[in-house]
Amino acid sequence: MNIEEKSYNPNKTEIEILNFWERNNLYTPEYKESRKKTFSIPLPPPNANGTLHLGHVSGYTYQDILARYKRLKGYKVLLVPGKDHASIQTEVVFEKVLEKKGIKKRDLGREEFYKQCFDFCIINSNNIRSQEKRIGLSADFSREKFTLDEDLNRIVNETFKEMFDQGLVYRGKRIINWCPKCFTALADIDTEYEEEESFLYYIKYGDLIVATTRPETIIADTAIAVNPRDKRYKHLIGKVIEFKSLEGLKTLPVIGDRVVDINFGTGVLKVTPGHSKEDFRLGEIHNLPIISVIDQRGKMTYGKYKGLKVKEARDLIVKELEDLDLIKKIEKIKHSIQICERSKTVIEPLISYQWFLKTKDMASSAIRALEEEKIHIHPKRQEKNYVQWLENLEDWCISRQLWWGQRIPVYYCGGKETIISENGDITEKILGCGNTFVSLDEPKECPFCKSSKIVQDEDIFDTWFSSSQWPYSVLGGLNSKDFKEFYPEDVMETGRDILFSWVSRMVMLSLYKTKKVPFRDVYLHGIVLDKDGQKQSKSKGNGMDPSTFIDKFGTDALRLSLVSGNAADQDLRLYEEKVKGFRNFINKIYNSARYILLQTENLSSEDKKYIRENLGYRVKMKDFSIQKEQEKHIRNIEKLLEKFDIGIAAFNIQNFYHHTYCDIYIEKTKEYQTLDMKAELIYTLLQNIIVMHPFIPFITENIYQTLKEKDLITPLDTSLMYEKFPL
RNA sequence: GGGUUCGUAGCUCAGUUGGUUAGAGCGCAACAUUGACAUUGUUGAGGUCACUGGUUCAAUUCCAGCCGGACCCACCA
Repeated sequence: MNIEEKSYNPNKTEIEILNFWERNNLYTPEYKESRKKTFSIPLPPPNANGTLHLGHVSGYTYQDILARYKRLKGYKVLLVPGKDHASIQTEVVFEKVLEKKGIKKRDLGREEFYKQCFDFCIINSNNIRSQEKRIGLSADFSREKFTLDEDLNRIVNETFKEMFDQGLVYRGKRIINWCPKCFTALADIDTEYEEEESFLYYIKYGDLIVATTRPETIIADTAIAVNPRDKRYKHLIGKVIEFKSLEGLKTLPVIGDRVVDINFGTGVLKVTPGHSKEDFRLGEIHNLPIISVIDQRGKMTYGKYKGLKVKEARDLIVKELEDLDLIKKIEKIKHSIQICERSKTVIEPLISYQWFLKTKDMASSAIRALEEEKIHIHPKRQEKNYVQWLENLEDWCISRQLWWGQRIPVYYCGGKETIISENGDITEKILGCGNTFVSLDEPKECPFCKSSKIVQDEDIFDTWFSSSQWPYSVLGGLNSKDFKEFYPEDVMETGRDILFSWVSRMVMLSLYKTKKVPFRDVYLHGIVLDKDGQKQSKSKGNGMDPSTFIDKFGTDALRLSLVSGNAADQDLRLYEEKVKGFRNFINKIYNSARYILLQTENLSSEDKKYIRENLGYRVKMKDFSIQKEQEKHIRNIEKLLEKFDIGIAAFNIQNFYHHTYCDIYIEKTKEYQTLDMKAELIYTLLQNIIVMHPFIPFITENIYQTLKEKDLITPLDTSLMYEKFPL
């Protein structure tokens, strides 16, 4: 720092310090190769399809605070960075990029699309990386991974092969959320609900009246369901009813199940296992046949309706039912429909062949790991959510009908074909010798019949299947040097919104693959909201760019704004005035250091030597003890960080430095103009910048370098990063 | 329907196993200040700690209920 300058200029200084850190290679654990105790965090990889937002910066700040703290405590620290290919999200984003150039995905073809999308992600990753560096994230960028790197693909495929060999994955007929526009199966998490005005049709099934919003699926009914506690219909359970229908006389069995809501409609439900998730489940329990009448384009496949869109068919069928006098009444209702999160298209629940992972045993291992306290979640109350989610977990559909991702390494001898029988039942037939096999390298022939005619599965893995293997894949797999040294890792720090979709799956897959938990502590942070407490979103236009805050107020100020005073798990509002307040605090630190340096400016080299050799608490004040206050403060920060009260710790360093150290202590020292007092000022300043360094690395490093230049301290290392946290 | 969370000063939020006078920042008012800090200091105003009960010598804190806001999961025929 230049003590001629009366106020702090964060931008200029921060860039200089970043260059200094990078030049000296301080982020890599090898910098202190001999350290024994390790501390590592697999950094949640941001999606390589955009830029960093404040949520990322908030996460990175927590991670970096822990890393820098542990370095000061003598640990060998590794933060491993990465980027996620984010399969469906990126595919949609990149399709839009292509669209602007007038190019369609299918025109490019699978291979070329993949190649261009890869390049697109590399460009984004480079941008993201420079943003990550700019916020002072002390990650070892030489170890950075992308989830579609060759070695990571290999690890993912190996995992799948193990699962396949052990019979943990299977290709099954399941009902899935199908998006007719994106042409893919979607996880529940990739869908959302929307209120829609619609009609409820009361249709006669003989003497029974069924209320439905989807009359077009009547032809795929395979049962009628009622609640066994419903006195009106109880006696019908187990019977078969015969009634006049669209297709003439029809018979359907009546089943009893408690999911049927007695108070909805007439209390009678038509069961269509081929086109409704709940009905599919009923079909499984009651062993009902499955009939499909809608295809993947969202068009009818049945009889004379063939080729019609669902809504067109609905109108036609309603008209026919009316003509047959089968409709009792039509009611207007509001109900919510499931839509694709990306394309906003109405989801069509369809039967399809997908790859599934049996999760039951993995889920119970993941629960056990928590119960045996091998994993701790902060805040603790989230543990309940974790357990509950795992307890109710169903088999995981890990295949997606997309191009952007790892292609499933399954091969069919001679290919396969899907057969829809006359009654709409879907089956699949493997051609050739009828065998399916998994191969890590591209196979030349079928291992069973030696035929060279083999076809790879078209599908790719669900993006979470690869990201759930992040804790060990990011280290380079089970045989790598880093894995041996750093696994299990120490902390997973991530948004509380992905506790289920990501954290619990990482635990499951890591336990499966490595027999160990991936990390010991999970810290969950909340969401960064705007000034009015609204979630940032593109559609609302209230998104905030981290770089505007950094340019205006500096990184240290932004880092504090994102964590200070915030308890784990809690959402946080961010706005300019807040960041400005922290900028003022950073300037206060600058000026207090400047004041102390001014006190020592004209000292002789002997006096400076005296100061260097006599750092410590040297002056007894009448009514105040900085030693007592300072030691209490340091212990408190230590305690808070050890139990992951990071936001409270950040709040306390500010409170202490500003109101105890500056307002009380420094003011009092003005009465004691001795060399011992100066030595004590230097000493207490050094202690404070060490303690504050994890939170605000730039200003503290800046002061440290100045103390070094002025020969006022005997440094332990090139950088403040490797000083010792005071005992 | 199941679960989580919040309600404390005008605003944004803390309050660490129950314990004197409930705190900070911003804002507001007054005073000081050629000061290390046009980005500072001191002082002050402002709170029935959402509401109602209970446990206790003692409740913002624990329990039950209730009102109001946010969120997650499941379901919506």
